[in-house]
Amino acid sequence: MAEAPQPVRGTRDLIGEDQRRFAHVVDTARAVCGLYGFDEWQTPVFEETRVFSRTLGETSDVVTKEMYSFADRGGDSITLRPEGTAAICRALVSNGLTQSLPQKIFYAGPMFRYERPQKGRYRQFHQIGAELIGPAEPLADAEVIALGRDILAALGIADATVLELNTLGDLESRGAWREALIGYFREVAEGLSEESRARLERNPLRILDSKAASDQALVANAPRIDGYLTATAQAHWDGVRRGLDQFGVAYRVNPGIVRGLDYYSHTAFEFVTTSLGAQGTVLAGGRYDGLVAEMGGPPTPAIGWAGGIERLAMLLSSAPAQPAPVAVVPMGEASQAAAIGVLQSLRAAGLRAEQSWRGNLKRRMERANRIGAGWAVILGEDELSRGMAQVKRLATGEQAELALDRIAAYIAAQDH
RNA sequence: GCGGACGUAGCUCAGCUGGUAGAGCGCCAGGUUGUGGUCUUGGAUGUCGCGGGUUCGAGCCCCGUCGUUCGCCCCA
Repeated sequence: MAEAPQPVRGTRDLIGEDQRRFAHVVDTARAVCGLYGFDEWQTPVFEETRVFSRTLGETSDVVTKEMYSFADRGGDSITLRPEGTAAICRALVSNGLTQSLPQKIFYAGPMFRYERPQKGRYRQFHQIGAELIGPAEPLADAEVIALGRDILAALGIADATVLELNTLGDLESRGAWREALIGYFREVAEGLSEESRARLERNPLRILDSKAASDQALVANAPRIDGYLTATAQAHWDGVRRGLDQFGVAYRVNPGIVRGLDYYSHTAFEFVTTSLGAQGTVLAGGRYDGLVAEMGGPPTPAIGWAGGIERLAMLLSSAPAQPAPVAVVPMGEASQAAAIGVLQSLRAAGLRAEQSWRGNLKRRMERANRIGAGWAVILGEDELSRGMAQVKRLATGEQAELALDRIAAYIAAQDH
């Protein structure tokens, strides 16, 4: 035997139960987004590299070491998208839709990051996402967060997650706060972990969500954004929290939520769980008022989030069961034609129906059992000569003889 | 990029202080040539991840390598 190929590191096949869970997450999210008036977009899985390098922040890890970038045959630098929002903004601008706001967008699809895989983290992973582009009102933030909450609720996992909320302020607030943080952490730098000392130069906000125990005490006494909010930033922050109360969304303010991508301002939030090891963030986002302009469009406020489908699927207690099929069991060549007629009549009636291709009656019944069939339709020559067949309910073993053209209606009626 | 754990049958795993592989499940066939799920009898399946080393002898010890997994970083 030739050596069998394995899937590339960090990728995996979705088969059976895995695929049903995955599809259930996407289907549920799509349906709930529809209720909120969001329309689905599809954008390419790869883009010009600058779509991401320009917008995610030159120092972010996603850009500096995680992008799948390559030169195509024409020499252009292409990148497999590491996230969805930048691509959506590019599509908005490319299609001239900045003229017709607001846009309410749902998307789902694969994303790619070159990372070390671990629980709930893959190199090809999948996200659902929602973006509301146009409104600057704090109520828009609240509605988009409520949408996320409703999807988690529809999946039955809202109770397994907590919404953590923070504000990063507007540019002015954030700049002043950042300076204060740098000043403070420089004073106490000896006490910081090695990693946080590196962050001090690169991305000081990230020190706030450090997991290192030695940093926790220092972080607790660090300057808080509250003291640096401008009047407009404060008003937005107040408005978001009021809106969440009106939507009935519970949250916990967490000053440590800073988000990893540079384009966020004002609202930042994460739905987190404790049951997925180190990868607790399940659905997260924030406001990104500067991103559309960076993509070459007019200044346009926007807010959105992305959710990890693999992580959401892992939280599901089970995938929705598929309906039990009807197994059609012909006995010999003579009954094959009749079997096809019965199969098609079952399918026309909306029933899942299959037949097996080979084997004696016993073998075919075993197969019917193995595929989880609820019914078997057995086509024997004696009955066929009278235009009849045996219809067996496999759970109970009850069996009845029915006319061929009545079978589909009979089973459809019994199934509910 | 860094650290820990683990790689034995299709799956889950056992395998003693080194003596050239085992169970359960699944699969195949029979008991039952027109009836599955239970029961019962029998059967097949392995380059023990890969390469090297030590040894009379390696699944077991040593080195390397690849892969998986958990964590760090980062993120969904």
